[in-house]
Amino acid sequence: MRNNVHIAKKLLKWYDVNARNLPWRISPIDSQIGIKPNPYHIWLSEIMLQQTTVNVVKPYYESFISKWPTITDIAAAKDEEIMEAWAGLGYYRRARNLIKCAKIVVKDYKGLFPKDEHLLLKLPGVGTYTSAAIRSIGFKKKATVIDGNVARIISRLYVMTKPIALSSKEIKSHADSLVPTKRFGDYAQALMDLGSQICTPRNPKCSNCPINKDCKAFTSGLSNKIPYPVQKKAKQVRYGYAFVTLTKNNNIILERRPADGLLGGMLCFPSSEWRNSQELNFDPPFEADWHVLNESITHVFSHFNLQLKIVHSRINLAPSGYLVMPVKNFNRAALPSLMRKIFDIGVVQSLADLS
DNA sequence: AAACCGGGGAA
DNA sequence: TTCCCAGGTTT
Repeated sequence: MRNNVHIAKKLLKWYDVNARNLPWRISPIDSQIGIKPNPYHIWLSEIMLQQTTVNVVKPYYESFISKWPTITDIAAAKDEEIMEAWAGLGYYRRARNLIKCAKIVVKDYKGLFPKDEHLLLKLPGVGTYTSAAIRSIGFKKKATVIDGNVARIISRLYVMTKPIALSSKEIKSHADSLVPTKRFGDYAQALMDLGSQICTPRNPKCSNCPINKDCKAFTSGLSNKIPYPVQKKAKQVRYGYAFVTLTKNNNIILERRPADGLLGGMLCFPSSEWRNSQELNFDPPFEADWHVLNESITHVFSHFNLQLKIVHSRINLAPSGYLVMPVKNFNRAALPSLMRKIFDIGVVQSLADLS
């Protein structure tokens, strides 16, 4: 394969001028004068950034660093505190793996991330991408970082005529061949910045691209046709009831979902089974004088849409087996977004009925 | 290889 | 609306 060094050089030169300023990032100038990244910061940001956009992550990242300045603090925190701080960010398995990973790093590695790829890959929540990101950005080691940006850039550079998911081996070999001999972290971040600012999924800004002359998609006018999309399955709708209950003392009734599966480990209102059919059995979790509200909420998950009718009741005494929390001072932000919608309708309406 | 797993922002 | 995002894990 022909020497690609000139491509990395152009990217790094572009990055020196166009690097985004991000809370977890060491700027190219600071990096050059020897300021070292904090692998804990890099790990935390990378976990949060999995399938999640930069601007959504920023406030969560700042909040975590402020609450838990070191990985030892994460490992020592209560699980519920971490889950509450993660609420709203989605993909909650990431938070559960974050906790597991922090405990392993503290126990087995004295609180310092290993640099070895093989050891990193054994950590929960750390796969090929995150391992390479920690190694290159966190430790300035050589590693091939391939995320959605890199895959898209490479598929265009070489005009790959199959969807990205079917070209992973080819993308990996090209990506390997493009990695420079130094500035591994800056190079990885340069690719991400190029992907987010120039080589965007739709309408890439090829005229501003520092490597457009090296890009086969650009030189052949195919930039907007690559990468080829994958066929998508139509989303189904699931239906159910969500049960909002206030006790006489204005406590709300919640439960914590099991650790595995959808919204695992999160606080939730009790709900019925979610079925593909609108023919629902009204099957409340406990005895009460239930009122079905006119309102329902809709929510979009990655693989299905959900529509829940909201039901509420007032009871004297909380049934056992549930979490009972004063609605006054309740931190709405502790709920995943779906449950926030239910809270906003069900609890507000229940309180209004009192007056 | 494909499904599962949230939520939001850009176009 | 549609798309897809600094993916990992399980099936």
